Order: sequence, then structure tokens, then C-alpha cells
Amino acid sequence: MRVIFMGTPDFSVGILEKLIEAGHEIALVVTQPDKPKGRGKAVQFPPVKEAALAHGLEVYQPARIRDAACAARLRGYEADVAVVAAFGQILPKEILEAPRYGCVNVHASLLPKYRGASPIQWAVINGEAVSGVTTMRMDEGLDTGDVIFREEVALDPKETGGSLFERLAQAGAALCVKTLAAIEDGTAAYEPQEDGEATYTRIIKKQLGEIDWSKGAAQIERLVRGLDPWPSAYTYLGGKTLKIWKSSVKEEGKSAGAPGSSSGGDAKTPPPGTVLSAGKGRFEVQSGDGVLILEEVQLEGKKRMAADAFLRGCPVEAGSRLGKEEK
RNA sequence: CGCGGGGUGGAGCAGUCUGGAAGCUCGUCGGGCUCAUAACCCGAAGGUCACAGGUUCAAAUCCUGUUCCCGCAA
Repeated sequence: MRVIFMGTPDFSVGILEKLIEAGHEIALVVTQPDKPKGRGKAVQFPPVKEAALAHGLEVYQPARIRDAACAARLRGYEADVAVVAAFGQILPKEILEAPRYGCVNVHASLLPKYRGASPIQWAVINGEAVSGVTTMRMDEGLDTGDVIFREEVALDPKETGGSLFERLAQAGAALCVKTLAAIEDGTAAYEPQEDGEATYTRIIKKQLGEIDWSKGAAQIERLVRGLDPWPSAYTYLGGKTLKIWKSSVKEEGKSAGAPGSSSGGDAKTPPPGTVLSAGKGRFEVQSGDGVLILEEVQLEGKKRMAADAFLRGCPVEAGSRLGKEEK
């Protein structure tokens, strides 16, 4: 089919390439404008633009997709369908109706759950057992269109935002190809979403990664996984940012309490954020509920490294606190 | 030219300001002790101090340029 592709980040790239592979004619690739990114503030192309150029495709980067001129231009391509994947801008009705079969969206969740931005990370942060991808025919609402296909993906207990991203991108690409095929041969069914079951997610902001040690260890551990590799969960150590890349929840009872210690069961637990022990490969921190073991960390300006390596060069005394400095 | 930290045996770091013998905590290898161990004791190997140039009697250290890594910001 003759397709207009709209997308911006890495998530979209795999889908674009799968469509090309499947033999569809990509008439135009629409993506966000180039922006200064990274260290040095150098202007970088969005991942989708890179891919599009590599395939010799025409690229269109409107600042505001809502401008009337955009709709007019897109109509000019007389596309059969537009595939939208994490494009980053809300599409106006004129554009939704421009292609013959409308716009198809690939969303990284099982709609109507997790409508909105960053559904992948949220699925991990919330400890979902299952997520997936959904294709739908877009309407003017936010991820409210009629569902065409849905595919479940089970989450691994150690799933990270990055690993799930990877798998959903792959599943999404395959599902997208399947969807276009169904549309083409007229077998596609459009199933309205159950709005009552809808849930929404907020876009992930960096600040979300700041660890609240009063939360439970399990919850913090999920946050660490969900925000890996971006933007990462972090806390503070001596006024510097300390990113936590890997952690685990200390299992109760496994604590080989020192024989001599008067381990009173109700001895008051240290305040959340207190480092319980740091040495010999152990880096344990008290949380609001349970103990979190830090396994891989990264201090500001340093590379990420295993906890024991980190402690060798940067000793942390048991009893010190992690988190924002008070005063 | 957005701001900032860093590149020192295999790992993580100190030493740089106040030039003057390459250190620390580990790991590795050999030996010892032990029923045993990620424990302990003894010993050994292993480094162009990112790269290039400059200053100096002397540079990891001071000056200049380059390069790579990372945090912030976007």
C-alpha cells in the first residue's frame, strides 16, 4: 500500500523498517523538527529521520502539524493509509481523514489500559505481569480509536524499561504489518474500546526518577527497572547525584543477623534512606518497607559500576543517609 | 563555542593546588593455615600516569593543543 509514516523516536524506527520490508511504498515520512540535543547542544536528527534518509525516503518536518498547510500537503500524496507511531503531536481531523483508510496508530500497551505517553515504563513501574501492543484506527481522542489488533507480551520479573521497549517495538512492528495486510484485504475488524476500563499514564519526567526512600523496597526496585535506561532512578550521596541502575529487594529471614547482636525484633528500624551496610559487595539501604540492595550504581561524572567496585573507591559509611541533603 | 566531573598496573580510587623514588582497597598468580570458606597469613607478577608538544636540573603534578568517557541541561 501507499503509506505515509509518522513517527519520531527509536520506537518508530523498527516499525518503519518493517513496513518497508513488507513491501509497502512509503510515500512520505513525517517526523518532528531537528532539535539541539546531547552534550554540546549539537543539532541531531530524530531517529526516524535518520532511518528515512538511509532508505532514501522523503522527509517532512512540520513544526506544527495542525497548520492547515500540513493537511493539504499530506492529502497531496494520496496515500492509502498513514501509520502513526509515537509521533509526538496531536493530529487534527483533517489529517486523520486524509488517507483513504485513515490513520493507524501503534500503541505500546493493551488499550484501553495505559492510554497516553510512556506506557512502557509505567507498565514496568507498576509491576504489571502482562503488557503488549495495540493497533487502532485513530480518532480525535487520545488513544481512543477503534482497536484492530492487540498482542500480549508477558513481562519478565527483571524486565527493564529498555528491554520491554525492545520487545514491544518488535511486536509492534509485526502487528503493524499484520494490520495493514488486514486493511488491504478488507478483513480488518474495528472494535470500539471500553472507555470505562481506560487508564491513563503521564509522560515520564526526569524528576520521577528521584527515589522516595519512604516507599517500599519492592516499589523502588520496580522504579529502578522501569526507568532503565532512561531517565534512570537516582538519589543523592553527599550532595552528588547517585543513579541506581540495578537493585534487588532483600529477602526477609535471609538476614544472617550477627549472633551477638541484641537483635530485638522491634528494635527501631533506621529512618528510610539509611545505609545499613556498605562493604564486601553489600550495599544495603533501608526503605519505608524492607531493605533494598543496591547492585549497580553510578555517581555523577562517573561510569556505572557494580556496587562493590563503587564502594572500593568511594567508601560509604554505614549509617549515612541517601537522598537530598537536609538543612 | 551551553555548564561541569573524569581518563593513574585487570577493577575502583588517592596523589595534581604547594614539581623531586608509582600508592590505597581489591582482583590475579604462587605458597601457608584450615574439615572448610568470598576467611586469615606470607610472597610475586603487572603501569607508555589518555595522546602530542612546551617549561624545568627534574613533570602523573605547571602551560598549550588533541582525543575518549560521564553528569547536568535540552
